[in-house]
Amino acid sequence: MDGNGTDKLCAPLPANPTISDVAERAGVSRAVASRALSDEQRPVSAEKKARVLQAAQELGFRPNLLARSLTTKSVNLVAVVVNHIHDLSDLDLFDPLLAAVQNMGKQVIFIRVGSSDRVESFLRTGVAYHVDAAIVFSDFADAATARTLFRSDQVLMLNGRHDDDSPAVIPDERVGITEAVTHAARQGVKSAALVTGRLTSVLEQARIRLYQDALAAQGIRLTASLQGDYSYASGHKAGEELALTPRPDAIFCTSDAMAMGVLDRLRADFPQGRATTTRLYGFDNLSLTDFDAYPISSIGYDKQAYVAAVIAVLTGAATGPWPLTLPTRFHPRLTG
DNA sequence: AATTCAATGCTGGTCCCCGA
DNA sequence: TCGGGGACCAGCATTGAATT
Repeated sequence: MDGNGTDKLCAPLPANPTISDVAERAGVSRAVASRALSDEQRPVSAEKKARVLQAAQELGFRPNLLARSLTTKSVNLVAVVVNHIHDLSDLDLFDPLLAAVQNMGKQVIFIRVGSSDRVESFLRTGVAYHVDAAIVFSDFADAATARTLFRSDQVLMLNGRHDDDSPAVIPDERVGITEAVTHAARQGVKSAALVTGRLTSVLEQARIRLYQDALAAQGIRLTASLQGDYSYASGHKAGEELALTPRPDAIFCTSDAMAMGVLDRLRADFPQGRATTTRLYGFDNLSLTDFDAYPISSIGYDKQAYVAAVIAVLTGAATGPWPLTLPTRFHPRLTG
């Protein structure tokens, strides 16, 4: 050994070089190699820093992020927990959300809870990830449970099940729903059917109450309440049932996907998508509703503003009070 | 002999402490 | 100021000792 580690140059290059390999090749300790490779200013002589950088380049050294996380306590991972990914409104939201998280220098792991009836057990045994933060869309758990499962205080609750310790972002649906129902009343709507999502969802329960209150305030009679699961298929099934009965003046759906199913089943009532005897209202303001095939009046919030709020929570720019709320607005189209 | 429990090793990178 | 030694982190597997 000549002190510069030059006798190591003839050794075969390791397939997965570690900082120990770099240090050995450069003839320095692991600590010096770590400092030399750090972006921060740390006391290392210029000569040794140069040797370390050269050794790292020759070996093709890339830091092991999992190993680094042991001491930095940061794994650069953000968990996104969803029930399913078939919801079209999720598709509209997830792409900009993932892009924004990646712009933070982090990656996303998706955890699909699905229809597991023992969600906590499922996550405990199947999800052993430590993450910097978790974004919880799924209504599987309350905030305390989510914090325990992900061993993180950075649990952003978007499912309505937040507590005083958890940041949360919730769309304020009152304005949008009130605008939509008022719009219907001005068109002469006297009766309405409501097609809902899963009643176990806290957010869905609140949404239904807002519809009921708004309809009552406008003197609109609620003639039917059909339960779906936000999907196109469940909307189509609801349309099937509505086709068997005298049509109400308006059909309000708590997701655009369900409204699309209703529209396709009741196309005869909507020539070229335009309302005739019955009006149709969705929820989510999907990008699809801007297309000619599904010109559905809808209620929604600004997706970019929503993503910006989520990112503000993750970066610490938003500090509460929780929940942060985003306004929803009514977007009239041909069906209503 | 079977079971339980504690101690130890291992991974890779960072950081604190101390000596030069 | 610089550099080295070693603790530390989480979690799992293995080993050995102690207990039933």
